[in-house]
Amino acid sequence: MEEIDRRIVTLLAKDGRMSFTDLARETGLSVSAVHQRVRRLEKRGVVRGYTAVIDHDAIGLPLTAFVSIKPIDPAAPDDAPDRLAHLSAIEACHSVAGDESYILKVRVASPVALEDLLQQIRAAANVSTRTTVVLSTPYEHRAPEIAAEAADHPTA
Amino acid sequence: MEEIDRRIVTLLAKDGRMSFTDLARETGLSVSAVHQRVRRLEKRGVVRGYTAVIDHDAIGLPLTAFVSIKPIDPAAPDDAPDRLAHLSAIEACHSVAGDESYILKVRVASPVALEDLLQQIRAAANVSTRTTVVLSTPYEHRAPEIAAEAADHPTA
DNA sequence: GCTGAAATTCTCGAATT
DNA sequence: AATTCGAGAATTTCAGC
Repeated sequence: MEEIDRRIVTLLAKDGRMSFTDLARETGLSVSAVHQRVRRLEKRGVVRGYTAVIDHDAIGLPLTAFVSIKPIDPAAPDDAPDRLAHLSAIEACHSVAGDESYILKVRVASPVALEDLLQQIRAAANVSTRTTVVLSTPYEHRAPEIAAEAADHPTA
Repeated sequence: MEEIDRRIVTLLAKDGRMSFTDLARETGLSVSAVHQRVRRLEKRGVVRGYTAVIDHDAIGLPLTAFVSIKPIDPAAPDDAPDRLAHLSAIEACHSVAGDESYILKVRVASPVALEDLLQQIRAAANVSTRTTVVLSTPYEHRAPEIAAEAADHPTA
């Protein structure tokens, strides 16, 4: 990936609804050229999609927590992500190195809802849980700074 | 917030570039009515903005980690988020309950870059760090399911 | 891979109910 | 708060380089 693609990705990370006209102005390219590049970035999977950043307090999910899980039976096949996918309170699931096997990021309405969710997680995936409650979030979703060598070592 | 606003937020969370025309079709409202509602949701801060979902492997930041930090001097004023804000590798910073004070989500190019980042974090915020490396991410950025009572208890 | 232009579709405010 | 309508802007495709 070179300079202009990096610029485009950075701009779209900051404003996912930026128009092609504005992207063209910012990059010095024609609207058509930018359009073509964005479509190619989407097709290549560099840009996976677009999303609105939502205020979870405003939609009734003010409580965020990180839930680390560990299998009860370490010999059992590990399909925890599949078993948990139906729980919409789980925003993200990361497989991690260390004492536990996954870290889940969850959003719920209340402490009671969290308690209920934890029981569902334990039951669905046969795991023990360790929960860290988020008190506040100084920042989140910051746009990445893309290095110059990025596109030269294509991973996808 | 009522039914239609919830629907709009959910749709925009799934596709942040969905046109007003499509939103109108999905909600059964006129284009102008949807337009008006989206602008109001943005103004109220329910929709904070829009962003492209980026493949971090493709942009040269394939290594994700969670870094928990703890102050070396618990009596010192806690301004760690401010002291760390300049480090662009830090995507998110959450203040948490528990043994440690913050959990940072970071994206770097390599193990060496992570090592370097950890040193910068320790030096900038006078903290100790505990790092959990992400091996893979089964899912992330899933759209929230918005409860019916959400808008009736406005937090913002 | 870029440009410029044409055709289509979308945005967004004004007037109205 | 919704609707219709219209002007202006953006999107998208395509021929040509």
